[in-house]
Amino acid sequence: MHLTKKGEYALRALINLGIAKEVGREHVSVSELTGLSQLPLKYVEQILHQLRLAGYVDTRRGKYGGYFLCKPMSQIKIGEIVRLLDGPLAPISCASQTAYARCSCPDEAHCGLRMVMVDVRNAIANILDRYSLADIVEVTMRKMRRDKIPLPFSKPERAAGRA
Amino acid sequence: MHLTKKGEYALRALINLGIAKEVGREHVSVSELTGLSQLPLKYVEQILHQLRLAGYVDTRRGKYGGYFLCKPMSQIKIGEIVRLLDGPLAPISCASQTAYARCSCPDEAHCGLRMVMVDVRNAIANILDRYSLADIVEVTMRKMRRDKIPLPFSKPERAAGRA
DNA sequence: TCTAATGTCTACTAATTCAATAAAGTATAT
DNA sequence: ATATACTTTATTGAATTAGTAGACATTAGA
Repeated sequence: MHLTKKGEYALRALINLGIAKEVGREHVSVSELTGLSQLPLKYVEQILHQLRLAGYVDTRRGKYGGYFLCKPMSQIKIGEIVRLLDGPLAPISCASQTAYARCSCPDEAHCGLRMVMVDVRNAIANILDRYSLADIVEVTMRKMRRDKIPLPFSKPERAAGRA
Repeated sequence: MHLTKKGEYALRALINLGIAKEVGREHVSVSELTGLSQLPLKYVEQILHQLRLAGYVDTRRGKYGGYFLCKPMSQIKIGEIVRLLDGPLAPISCASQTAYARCSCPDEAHCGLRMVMVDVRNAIANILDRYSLADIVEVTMRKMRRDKIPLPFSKPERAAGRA
């Protein structure tokens, strides 16, 4: 029942990009994104690349470039991201809705294991397909404000005031 | 969010041992247990060994020997088994109740990812720690009877009537 | 125009986990 | 005795996970 680092890093990156957007930052470099939690830069880069191909983020290249969300946060469901990076939500293939495949039991209709795992997959999907990135970003920012934690990305990378 | 073959085989074996017990079979050999679904015998043997060390099953050795449940089915929760064979239920270590460990975020109290994953872990645990082997065996057997599917292990291995 | 910062893309690899196999040994019913 | 079955430890092959490396393209600003 495990989320891989890949899925984890993807979600962390998206959440941070979401906060950045809310705070008015146009885009964020990978190094800034990974710096907060000391994540492996090149690995996260790969993951962001994948998110870009899937249409969740886009980039601006060159100096002072970076990544940014290119889809409304409310339309990015956590479940989609987990499926994209880590595969189906169901613990066992025969319980998957989006990637069904037979498994080893001889008779699915009378398989107790499948029955339980279908329940589990539905419970997971009910959470992950309901929560959107917008929900998470909102709650996170609210908590940070309440506890007076400074929001990340608050000050633009290049002393924006000037000019 | 994946259950490994190890966890899967363990649960299948326990469910089958549960049915066997209900049907009056004293014990079942590994080959009989794996035969139903063509599972790898030696691998399942290892898993049963582990279940034995953990006190869920016991064995009778020698000819006509085999495995049997040595704990009331109602006291075997599915969650315990999954944890034993596959590790914590939580998708991410910082969301685990039984095996908590810090993860990469700098501030857990304000981590959106953790928040979601705690929900997911609770949803999973609510199912797997509530269902017992007895529940699953009961439902499975009821369905099989309803649909007139012959129950496995119905006839004892050696023509028991004699003697 | 030059340079530093940044994303792009492909290839490679190290580590870990998963899934299984092998084999020599022990116990027991008949 | 002997066939059947569990016991135990070692080994291995395959897949997945998690990352590294490096050459290249693009852009901002001095």
